[in-house]
Amino acid sequence: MDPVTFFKCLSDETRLKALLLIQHEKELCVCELMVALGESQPKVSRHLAQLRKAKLLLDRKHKQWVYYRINDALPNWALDTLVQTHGENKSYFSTSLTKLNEMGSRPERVASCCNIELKGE
Amino acid sequence: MDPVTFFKCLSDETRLKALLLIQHEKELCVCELMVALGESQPKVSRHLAQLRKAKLLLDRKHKQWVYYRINDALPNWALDTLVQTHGENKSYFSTSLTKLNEMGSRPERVASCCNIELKGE
DNA sequence: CCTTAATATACGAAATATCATATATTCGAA
DNA sequence: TTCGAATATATGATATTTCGTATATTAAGG
Repeated sequence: MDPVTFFKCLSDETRLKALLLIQHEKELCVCELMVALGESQPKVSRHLAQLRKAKLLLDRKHKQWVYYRINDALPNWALDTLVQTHGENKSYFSTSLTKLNEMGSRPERVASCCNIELKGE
Repeated sequence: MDPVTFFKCLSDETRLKALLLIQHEKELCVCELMVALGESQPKVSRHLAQLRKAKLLLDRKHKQWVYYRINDALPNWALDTLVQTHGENKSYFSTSLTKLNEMGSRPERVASCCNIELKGE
């Protein structure tokens, strides 16, 4: 993982907030991120595709939704950056988190296999 | 410190390598970075100005040189990112480091006050 | 099949970042 | 003071990124 490529991924507001929200919620689908971020579907999808291509995110399909999660296989320096940035910048994405929690009907999740843990908060 | 602003600073090869080299050497002047990075004077100076403006770097003038160092007052998540990235990506800037060490006459340093420690390696 | 919801991608326009070149500034030494 | 070395900045050209809009894909339900 080239460090510049990694930091380019974090250098856009939409991508960084999406990453921090996913870090916080463990896993989110595109429509949840659209509501949380208040951005259009193509915009959110395009940025997620970029993060997937760079291997920062992994996706899984379940029913009609695509769920994105952080790639645990990232090097330590990259994972640590995400963890630290998430931990010390709660106010940066708190508004998005509120919108997410106010969302009416969020898609239900089903752990597709044993290594997926979900957090309902 | 806005996290996006911080990561934008790290999202360019010249700026990231300059930061990691300064992290490694504690303090470097523009002409040393020019040699290490193999880049033109205006290019290096412009990127350093950007890092100074964003408060990632502080500078001090001594004789005809301007020395840049990491701003210790950065928030923990930012400093940790620099430390981790430096520690786990040595090969990313090792070529630059070699060029720096092969440099003929590097400017001598004088600690201007007690809180500046220098590492000669 | 056909429709719809969720998501992905293509494409040209607009915004932003980067660069090379030229010029300005600063400061010590002669 | 003048000169030269080190550094900074201005400017217009080029490259890259981001975006809105339109369209494609995919899968479930009827």
